[in-house]
Amino acid sequence: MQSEDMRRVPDPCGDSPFMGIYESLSAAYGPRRWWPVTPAGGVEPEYTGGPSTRIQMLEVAVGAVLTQNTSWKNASKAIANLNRAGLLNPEGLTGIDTKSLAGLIRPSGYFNQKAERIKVLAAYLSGNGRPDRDGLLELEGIGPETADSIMLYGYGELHFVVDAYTRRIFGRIGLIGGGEAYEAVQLVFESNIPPEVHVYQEYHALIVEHGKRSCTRSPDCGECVIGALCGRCGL
DNA sequence: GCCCAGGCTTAAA
DNA sequence: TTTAAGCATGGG
Repeated sequence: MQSEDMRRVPDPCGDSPFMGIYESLSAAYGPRRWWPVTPAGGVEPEYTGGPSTRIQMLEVAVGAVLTQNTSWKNASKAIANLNRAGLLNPEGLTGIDTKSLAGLIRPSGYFNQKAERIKVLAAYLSGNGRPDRDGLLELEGIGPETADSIMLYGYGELHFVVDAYTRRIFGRIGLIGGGEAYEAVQLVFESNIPPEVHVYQEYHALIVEHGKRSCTRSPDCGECVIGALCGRCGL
């Protein structure tokens, strides 16, 4: 099913600048290999290019909650703690009490909230059948970005992920207003880039990299690799 | 010490 | 329906 999505399709958006930006970011930063997961028998998540087991898919989902408004570095520490405790699996996460779980994920911040939400999420994902976006959105603490991250990176489904970096970067360029509803921004991207899981995954990861490296709160436009395309800095 | 980090929910205006 | 506060650790 996923290999169906990998075939080249004509750019549905003609001369829209979205794929040009993608190519520039890709050339500058290279493959991102997001989302990191823990190899079998390992402790730390590694950039191996995404999950390949059911346990690793669960790990992506848990990581998506842990990294909410939190650096990946801190989320990663929490994941390592769960691995060391042997709890990063359906039985482990649904079985542990909330207090103990909170203690283990402490480095990720908001640990009381996140512990509660991870248990509910693990229970949902442990059920029969494939998770879906709407099902995830009904869970406490799973909003649109988290749901889309889980579906795209965990389960290889075609949902473009919109985050604060996406709004900041493309708002500055002038391709979006910045204050639109989540789904409105998402629709802009999904109607301007080819419907391929790999492209969605890579594009979002490149946006994050760019947001961290140069399009920060106070941007370093001198180092910007897409400055020529940017309404703020390039012209 | 201050600011920020790959959100989300709830209460108040 | 929009805005603000609360959640919390760790790194620059």
